[in-house]
Amino acid sequence: KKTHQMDTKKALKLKAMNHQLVEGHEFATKLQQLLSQPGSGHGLAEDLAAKIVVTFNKAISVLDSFEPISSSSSSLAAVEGSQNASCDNDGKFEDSGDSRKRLGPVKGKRGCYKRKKRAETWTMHSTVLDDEFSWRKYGQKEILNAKFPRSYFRCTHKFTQGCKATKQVQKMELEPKMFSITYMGTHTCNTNTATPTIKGCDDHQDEITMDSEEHKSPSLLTTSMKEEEENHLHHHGSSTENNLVWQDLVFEEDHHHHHQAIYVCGETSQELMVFGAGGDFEFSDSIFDSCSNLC
DNA sequence: AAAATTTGACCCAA
DNA sequence: TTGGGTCAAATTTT
Repeated sequence: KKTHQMDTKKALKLKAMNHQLVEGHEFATKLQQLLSQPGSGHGLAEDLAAKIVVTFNKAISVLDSFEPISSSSSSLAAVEGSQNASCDNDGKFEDSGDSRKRLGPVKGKRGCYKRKKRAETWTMHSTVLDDEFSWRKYGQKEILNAKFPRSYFRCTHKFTQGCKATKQVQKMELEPKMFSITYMGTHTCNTNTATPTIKGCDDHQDEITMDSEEHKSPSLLTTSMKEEEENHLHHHGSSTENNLVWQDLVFEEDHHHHHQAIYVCGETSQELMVFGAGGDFEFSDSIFDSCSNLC
């Protein structure tokens, strides 16, 4: 009984938190839209807005990964699973989404490759290509009826840490300054490996202030993208605490809000594609720890 | 030398 | 068969 009550309580808190995040996301998205209006030349602000949106997306998805089967409430649905024949072979390891192996004697069991587990998927539009994770490009494809190719990235730590997160990036036809970025799966890797920024709570000594624009591009770019990415300074330093600070800022102003996010949450199976994933994604508590530290 | 990218081949689902 | 996601050898970058 008691446990159940606790769970309920927890669930409520999670839900409240989720609500705040969703709201924050909407604000950030709105801001992003405003800033991307043709007239304004707020490159920096745009970048920041995009980062904020990304941050909210991630926070929401993390939270959703915790959400028990109860009402999902947030934008990320979930489950529906059922299928997934699971032809023995236990899985767990080794089934990280890519299992193609050519030369082999081939399919001993035909049906076994269909690992249609679903990973959380969300796509957003942004002028910014980098986020706090490190990615490795592993492919690029021309897409039918699309002007620009799509590039494929996987987490750098896929093999060292078994992180299953991937993302796809494609320049948008209209508004070529923007990219459509689809994230698939949440990171299970040690983020601090990728993001060396940590520190105490003194926060913002952001290198954001300096707007010299002679940065070399990161590495998330497509060949065709490279040509015209130049005006984007990207700085980094986004760390957990920074994100939290931003969240606070956003939460404080609490008035008018519209709903219409630029990003789209959904499941892979539908319009996008299927993506294999072994077990469920589980997240470290570090995020929550840092959260409780700061809040 | 190691790590990242490029790019055509390969493979699967529709 | 075709479109699109992934592999992996070659190549480039760090």
